[in-house]
Amino acid sequence: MFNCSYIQMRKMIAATAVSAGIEKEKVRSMKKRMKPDSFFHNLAETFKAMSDPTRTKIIYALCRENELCVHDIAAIIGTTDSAVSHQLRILRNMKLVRYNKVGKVTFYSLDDIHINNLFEEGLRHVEEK
Amino acid sequence: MFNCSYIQMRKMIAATAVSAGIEKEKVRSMKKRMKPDSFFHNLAETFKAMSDPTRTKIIYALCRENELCVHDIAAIIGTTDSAVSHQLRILRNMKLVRYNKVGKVTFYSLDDIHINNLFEEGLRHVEEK
DNA sequence: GGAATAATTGTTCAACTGTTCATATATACA
DNA sequence: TGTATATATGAACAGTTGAACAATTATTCC
Repeated sequence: MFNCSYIQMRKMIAATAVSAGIEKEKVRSMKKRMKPDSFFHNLAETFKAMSDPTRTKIIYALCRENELCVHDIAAIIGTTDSAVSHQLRILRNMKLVRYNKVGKVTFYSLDDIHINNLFEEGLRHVEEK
Repeated sequence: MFNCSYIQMRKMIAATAVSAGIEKEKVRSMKKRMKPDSFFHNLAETFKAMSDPTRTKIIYALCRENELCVHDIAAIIGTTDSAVSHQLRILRNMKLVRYNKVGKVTFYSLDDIHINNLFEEGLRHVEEK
C-alpha cells in the first residue's frame, strides 16, 4: 500500500486533499492568474489559422519562397486557384500574410517574423515526433 | 508608368512572366522541396489541438501549474468536469498531455518541453499584437 | 457489498469548415 | 471596346466540431 515513491505519496496526499479543500488555495491562485477570455480566444484563433493542411502547405511554401502569387501557390501545393484564394483570405484576415498587387498578379508573403517562428516551432515538433 | 522601385519592377517582370512560364522553374523547384501530405496533415493536427479556447485555457493552466487534476482544471477555467475531460481526451490523443492516475484522481501535465515552447511562442505572438 | 466521488464515455444537435463550381472583378493588351 | 488572364467572391453541400446532458466506469471509504 505505501510501497511508492515520494512524488507518488505527495500525489496521494493531494488526491485525498482535493475534495477536502486543502488544494483550494492552489486553484484560487491559479484562477487569479488566468488571462481574460478574449486572450484565449485570440490565441486559439491564431493556432486555428494554422490548423488546416491546405493552409500549412501555403505557409510552408511562403516560409521557403518568401513571395508567391496565387496561381504558383496552387501549382506548388497541388490544388485549385480558388481553394487557395479562399484560404488566403482566411490567412489575410488573421493577419498571417500580407499581399502586394502588381498588375493582375497578387504576391503573398508571411506577415512578420513571429509567424515564421511560431510555424517553425510547429515544424520542429512534428519532425521530432 | 515605369516610375517605380527596383523591387516593384522585378515583380512586374515576374508578373508578366508567370503565364509565359519563365517562373515555372521556381515553382518546379519549390514543388520538389515540399514535404509529403502526411507531414502537413500532422502539422495541421498539432495546431488544431491548440485551436480551441477551452483547450488553450487547459494548456495555459498546465504551463503554469505543471500538474493538475480534471476537477481543478474545470474549476480554474470555469467549466464542467465533463467538458474538460472531453477536451483532455483530444489533447491526450494528440500527445500534447500525459496523465498519471493516483487513486480516483487523474493528474494531467504537458507531454514535453516542445509543447511548452510551441505554446509560449503562440502566447508571445498574441501578446505582442 | 453499498454509497460517494472523480473521471470518462455516448448521444444529440446546432454551428462551423473547406471544397467545388459558377460567377464576378480587375487589369492588360490587341 | 472586346478578349484573355489572375484573382476574388458567392452559394451549396458533406463532413466535422464542441457543448450539454445522461449514463457509466473506476476507485475509495464505511
